[in-house]
Amino acid sequence: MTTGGRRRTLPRSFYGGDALDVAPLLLNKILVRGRRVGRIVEVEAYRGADDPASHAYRGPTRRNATMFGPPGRLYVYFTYGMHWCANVVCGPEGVAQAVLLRALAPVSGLEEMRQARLAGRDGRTDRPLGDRQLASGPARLCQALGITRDDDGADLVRGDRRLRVVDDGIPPPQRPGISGRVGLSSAADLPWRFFLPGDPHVSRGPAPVPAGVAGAAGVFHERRPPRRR
DNA sequence: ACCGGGATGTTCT
DNA sequence: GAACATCCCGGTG
Repeated sequence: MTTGGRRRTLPRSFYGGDALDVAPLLLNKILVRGRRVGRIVEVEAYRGADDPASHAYRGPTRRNATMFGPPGRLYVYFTYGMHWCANVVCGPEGVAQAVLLRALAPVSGLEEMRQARLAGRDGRTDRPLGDRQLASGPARLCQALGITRDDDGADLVRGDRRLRVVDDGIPPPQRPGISGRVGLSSAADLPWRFFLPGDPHVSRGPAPVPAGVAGAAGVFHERRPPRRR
């Protein structure tokens, strides 16, 4: 059982490097939105001009403008006609890289999250929402925290819109889980998804990359046990 | 457990 | 006009 220590906002320098390096370091950091708080348990790296799956691959547009700005801001986009997803912008200004926030383990403000999630479902169902379904997925995460277009460009270092990423002293895993990114039609094989191995709040995803195919040596691969409910 | 389909609208070709 | 960094539901086994 791990207990967090004093919370300290991550400095802008944390985000200045390559998204592929920053992504695994974001694991076990804390995303704060007012009173709603969660531990980051799953992320994906997107590397702009070098990455066919990145929104920034073909250069700046109105939608991806935030990705080309300074690091440490939130890039929020709308997809599938109804969902928002949030990224943390990385790399120096002008270099469009980002880390998609794919899942949180809720820490506090769970009731607010539950309310936001149910409201977002347009009254479709009355089934109770378990803790594991609050923020396990990029769109669920945004729904739980109320992140929308209004939050695009929010500065996570200054705490714009009560959004912040903080460190509570729990380090990233020495051996993060790694796999291909979820839901892509190109570059889906690149092992740029990172997660806390075995954490029940990690979203469902593709089968882990077989050992030996993975790029980095010593990276931990794990077949997760079946999910309850 | 696994699979298939529908919802819904912005963005870019 | 097609694609989309998704989610939820209902079918089947």
